[in-house]
Amino acid sequence: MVVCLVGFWLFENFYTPDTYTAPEGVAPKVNIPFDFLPSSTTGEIVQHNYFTLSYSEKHEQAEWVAYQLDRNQLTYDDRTRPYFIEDPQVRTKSADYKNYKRSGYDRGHLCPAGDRRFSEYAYNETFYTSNISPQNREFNAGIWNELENTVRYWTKKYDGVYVITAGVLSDGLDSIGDEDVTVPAYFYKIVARRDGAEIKAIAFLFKNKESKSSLKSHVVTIDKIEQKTGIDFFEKLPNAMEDKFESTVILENWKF
DNA sequence: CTGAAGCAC
DNA sequence: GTGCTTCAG
Repeated sequence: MVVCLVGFWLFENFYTPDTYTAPEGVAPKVNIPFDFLPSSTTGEIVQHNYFTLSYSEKHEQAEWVAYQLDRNQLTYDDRTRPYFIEDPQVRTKSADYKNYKRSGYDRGHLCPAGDRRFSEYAYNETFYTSNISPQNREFNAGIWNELENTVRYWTKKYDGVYVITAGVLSDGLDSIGDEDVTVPAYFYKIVARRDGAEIKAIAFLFKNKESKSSLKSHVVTIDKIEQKTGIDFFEKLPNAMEDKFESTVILENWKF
């Protein structure tokens, strides 16, 4: 019996895929447009087929994940959750999912699996651990989930948005697991859309814990997120345009 | 929707 | 290791 189990384990381990593959062949790269890419403080940018990220090896997670969400990508296909695996495109390998086991924290998606149900590959891709951060259970299932649902609503209403999101990474924070995955104290999300020649954007900042206050009360300027993260968002856009919408909060541009 | 955890194989 | 079921916010 023991021999059988060991043999079974070896067999399975040998054939365990280390990457997700597109069943339909080569999936297209549908990334966030160049104009919307933030700066990278780590220099390690990874482009997946349906999202782009900047990985921080020091903190064993992304400092940002950016993706475009189109109206026609919002489907309700039933998908089976795959296992979280290390991102083969991160040179140093992203964190092993076991760091999170019994840590008390969720493996919180940055690019939500719920936004990527239109294909099996797109869905599976969100389960690379480079797209995962330690999130408080009540935060993830609560106001963070509420914001993700709101982003899907805006996607339908405004015909597509761009999303940039992650935890705020810095020294001195708690960590979990053998690889010391940093537990962010804050999470941010920036949502932008085109409106003719204009860009409209809104930014949110949350503590990594349960919140019972409204989404609106968590709206901040993009400047504020830049101060906390050291990341330059929308650096590829003309300065005049960038300065204008990064320093102000205009709630009227977004229907809640 | 967002997830964890236990158990058989 | 995977597959399946059960459970919670």
